[in-house]
Amino acid sequence: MEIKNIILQELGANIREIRESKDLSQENLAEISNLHRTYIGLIERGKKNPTAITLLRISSALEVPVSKLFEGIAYE
Amino acid sequence: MEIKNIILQELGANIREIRESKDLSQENLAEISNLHRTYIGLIERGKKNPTAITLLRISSALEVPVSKLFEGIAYE
DNA sequence: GTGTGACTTTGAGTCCGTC
DNA sequence: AGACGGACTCAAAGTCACA
Repeated sequence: MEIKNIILQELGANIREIRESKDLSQENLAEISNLHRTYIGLIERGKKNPTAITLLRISSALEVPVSKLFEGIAYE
Repeated sequence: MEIKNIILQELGANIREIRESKDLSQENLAEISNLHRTYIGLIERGKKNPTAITLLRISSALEVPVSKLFEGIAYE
């Protein structure tokens, strides 16, 4: 599934961009969202396919709507 | 995790609402989104926590942006 | 402060069926 | 057409040590 990896990389890039715009480190975000530091890294690099709940935890920690994480991403 | 179940139920209710507004059966949606028939049912009843890719497949099949699936849902 | 490989446990997602 | 169950596979969740 090539398309899947591309999407996850875009999703991760969006998350990283938002995180950096808030001047947060991966460690900071991990704390706020109650996720593990390394797991945040995996998501940002598109190595993981996070679930709805995980996405909501991240968007809540970043104080943005979930839709912001998916900005510019379409399945096809 | 009580909060988690509530969120998944809301997410599922949103999906069901959109699906019915398009006059699709769960089977129709399953076909279009390339997901299993029973799995769509589980998601709509809030029994499953779909991944980012799955959410994109559903939103694509329903021809709505992902944000529509999360309408009215906040983590806390 | 982040990347990565390895690891265990849990749950996503499929497939069979019945009501 | 949909709810629900059991059994199954493989990936997500979550953590760690080390670069």
